[in-house]
Amino acid sequence: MDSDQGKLFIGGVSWETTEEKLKEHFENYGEVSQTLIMRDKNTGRPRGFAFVVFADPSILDRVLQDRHTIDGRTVEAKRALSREEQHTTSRSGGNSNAGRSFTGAGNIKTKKIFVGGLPPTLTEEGFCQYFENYGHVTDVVIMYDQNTQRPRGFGFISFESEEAVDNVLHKTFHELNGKMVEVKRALPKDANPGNGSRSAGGAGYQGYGSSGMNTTSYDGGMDSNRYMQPQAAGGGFSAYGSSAYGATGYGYGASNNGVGYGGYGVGAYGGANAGYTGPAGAYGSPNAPNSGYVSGPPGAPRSPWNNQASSGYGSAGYGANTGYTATTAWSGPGSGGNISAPTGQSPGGATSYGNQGYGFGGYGGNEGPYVNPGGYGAVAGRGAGAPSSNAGGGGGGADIQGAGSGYMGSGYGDVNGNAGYQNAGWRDPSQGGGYGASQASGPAGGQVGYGGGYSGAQARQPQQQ
DNA sequence: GTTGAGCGTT
Repeated sequence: MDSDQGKLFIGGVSWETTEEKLKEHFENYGEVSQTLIMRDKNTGRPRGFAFVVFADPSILDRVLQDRHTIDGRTVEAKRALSREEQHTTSRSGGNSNAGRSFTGAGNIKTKKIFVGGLPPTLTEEGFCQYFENYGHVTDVVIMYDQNTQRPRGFGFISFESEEAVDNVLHKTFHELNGKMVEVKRALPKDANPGNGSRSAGGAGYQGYGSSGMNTTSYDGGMDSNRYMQPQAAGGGFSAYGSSAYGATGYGYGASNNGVGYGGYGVGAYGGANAGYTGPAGAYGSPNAPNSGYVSGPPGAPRSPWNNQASSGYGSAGYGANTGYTATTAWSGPGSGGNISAPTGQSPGGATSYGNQGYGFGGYGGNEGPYVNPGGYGAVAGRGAGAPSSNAGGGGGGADIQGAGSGYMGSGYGDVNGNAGYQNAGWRDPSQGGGYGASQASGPAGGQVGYGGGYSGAQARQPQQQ
């Protein structure tokens, strides 16, 4: 939504006012990159409002201070809400722009771009030539009306690499043959992701993939997107993986002080989509406010809401996983930086069971030094093993505060539900905590949820040696 | 007359 940064909504516009007139008026403040008068689709009559986009968003402040009279009407200029915000209007009163920047839907990865505003004269060749500057184009489509054969003004372009897509999307508007076109990630028309690209990796990205899981569940629930991205980027696995397994995923958040709570369940893909439901609770622990991850310096102000979001779980849940072994769960963006971790770990040893994904974030609360933020991480199933190895993920977050560690791994259960377990295997003194987590998991298709609770109380003692 | 349009084909 970068383009929305410099975008103004203009209400109360006279029916006589044209785009040119608007532009003329607003150019007194700075370069206007686009003006748009909204009209009724059928009648063509102006609806009385318009949008104006300034090339430099910082100009808005000044524009907003003045009164504007155009064609004899005093119009009202406000910052434009993103389309998303619009649907969600309601609370949070007035201020217009608080949360922009995350755009919810639409972030799902696809290597296809929707291009709107194409000039009718544009040929597929010209279209393609322009975008090839960004990377290898695998497919180009300009849409025409089936009956009249007239260009419909939009088309699609597919790239071979994500990078190319990202580069293109870096700007919402592109100048193609002298006209402006708008690019967006193509909507998943339907799940037919697959084929095109050969690499498995690629496939992984498409969230919506198979099984109907609905992405919305998380989209809606939180701003997961934001977190997902990095992940995907790095790793390769898809967040939501498409696949099927029915497995479980859950996550929970642990915390120290006792709180435990269970997380929420998530239904993994299997069925239910409950989605995350609950994130809130989950992490929510009262003390959590500073939990480890969440980026930013400790202590920095952040709203509770944010916290939750970030926390781990996020994504985690879904984490995907692969059959056995490994999992990627991973945790969210820890502050520590490593989000990476995910990758799987070795099958080797362990055993694995099938389970998977989860993630959770544990964290500690705030208590000072001890705290252990971290949490979690990834875990793979593994038998006994060395957790350490995977700790990575978790660790990350943790470090920031010193405590360290996170994570663990443990194995857990199997798909069949047996949960329980704690597994002990691991535990590193430094971390303290063990916990057993638990989770039961349901049989595969089910949903599962939950959580683990537990507390780690001990977590805080690590330093006592 | 006050918050947007367009999303597919083989």
